[in-house]
Amino acid sequence: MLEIYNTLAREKQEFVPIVPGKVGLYVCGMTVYDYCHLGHARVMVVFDMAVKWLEASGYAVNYVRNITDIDDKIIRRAIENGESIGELTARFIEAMHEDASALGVAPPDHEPRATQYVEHMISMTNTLIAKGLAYPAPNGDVYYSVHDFEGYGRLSGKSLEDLRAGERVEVDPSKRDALDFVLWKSAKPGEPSWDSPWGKGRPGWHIECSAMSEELLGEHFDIHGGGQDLQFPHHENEIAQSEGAHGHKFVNYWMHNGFVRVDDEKMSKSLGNFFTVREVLEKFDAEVVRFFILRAHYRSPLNYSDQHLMDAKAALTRLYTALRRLEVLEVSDHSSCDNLDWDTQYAKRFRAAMDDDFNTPEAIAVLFDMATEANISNSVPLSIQLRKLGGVLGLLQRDPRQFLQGDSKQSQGMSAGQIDTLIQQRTDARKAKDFAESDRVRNELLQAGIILEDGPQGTTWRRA
RNA sequence: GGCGGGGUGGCAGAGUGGUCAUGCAGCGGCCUGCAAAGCCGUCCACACCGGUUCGAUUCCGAUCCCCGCCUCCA
Repeated sequence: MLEIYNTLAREKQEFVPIVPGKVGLYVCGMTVYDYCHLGHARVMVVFDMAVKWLEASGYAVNYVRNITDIDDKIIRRAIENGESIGELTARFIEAMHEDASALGVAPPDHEPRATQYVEHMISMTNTLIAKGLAYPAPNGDVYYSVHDFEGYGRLSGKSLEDLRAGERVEVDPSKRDALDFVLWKSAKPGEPSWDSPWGKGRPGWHIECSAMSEELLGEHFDIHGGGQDLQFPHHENEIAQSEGAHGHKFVNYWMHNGFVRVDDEKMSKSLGNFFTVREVLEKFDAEVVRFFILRAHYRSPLNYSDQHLMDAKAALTRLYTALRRLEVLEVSDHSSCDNLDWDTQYAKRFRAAMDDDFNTPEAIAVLFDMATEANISNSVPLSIQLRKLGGVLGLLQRDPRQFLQGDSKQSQGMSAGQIDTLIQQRTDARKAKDFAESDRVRNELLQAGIILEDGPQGTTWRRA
């Protein structure tokens, strides 16, 4: 039985889908004006893991992850770059797909773009006006009237009074209430715009998710996710919009993942302390990055540093080393766990961990216990199960040798051929009991970052 | 200021009212020509002060400190 920590309830709750066997999941994705940083990677990996677990649990998941392809920052960046908005967003959407794919993140079932749903946003805004929850202002903007939506602040645990006390921005005179947020922005000269009942303009940020989730998942669906920083105001405003427009419950379970940090501070664009996914992938294997993310619970903060990535690499190396020992090289299907035996003690522990609010650190600990036993017993079935359970997390699906020896085209050290030649030289020296020469060759390889391991079947190697 | 989340062994990171997290690192051993890998053993914890309890790292209260949201942000 799966339990999910529901931000709305501030506690773990048993997951009960609206329609038995099915899950509707919406996750707020990227605003595409720059490369993904590690924070974005975390959202993608975490919800990819959640989808994989839901599927392994027998649910048919309808996963929607949107793309914001129109907003102030995009407009500004396009002007700075001297390119069109379409060129800019197409470029970064493609980059995002490359990053996601590298990290083993499966594409969502739907990836709607805001610009494709402007009609829906206009009609939803109209509905909100008709219901007295929104109003057009003299400046051509349309605002949501926060005061008129009962329960505003429930998700973020804030009251209107608290919010007012903490106001840090100057009040826009066209708003009736300082906390009202924009549904529709009137176009400034030169900006991209759409026709609407309130003149030319473009949608505000929050309305897109309300409109697109309704189109693709319906007015009421199971799980809505995103980074913790979206809890307020973005998700709070989505609730106000969707529940205001529909007159009933919007989402049953809200999931928020914790931040990636650098030196104990949130990694963010505004602080400028971010690392892009592609920067990190130049230094570290993508599976190591995925492992690093999944090694912490999704709601905990995750501190980034090279040292922590190196630790993650060492840990993942242990798992792959265990797999290599047993020569379990056949590649299994990533998504399928058809012939995974869930009745073993290990699988039960794994399941219990994952059912407990996606406790991946605990699930990974089970993997290590399996590796230890596999190393002792040399049990091939156990090793296969280790690989399959790893596969549920999107890990351990590669040929162990490929992981341990690295991709020859991306490593700038010795080629496999050179290494083999030196190993043969050393083997000959060892046969002749010339250990001085043998150790010299081994040291030469070590200098090149190659570690040798002598085994019953001969000498194998891996990259440090 | 308001609201929320935390402080676990050298590092990372789970968890629990009373014998094990897990990984890396350290130490001792086995194995090895020597290593590496692996195995066995082992050291190092639960911010601080009170309270509840037969017993608290785990529950309650106070204190200190950190982080996040309240503004675009995953």
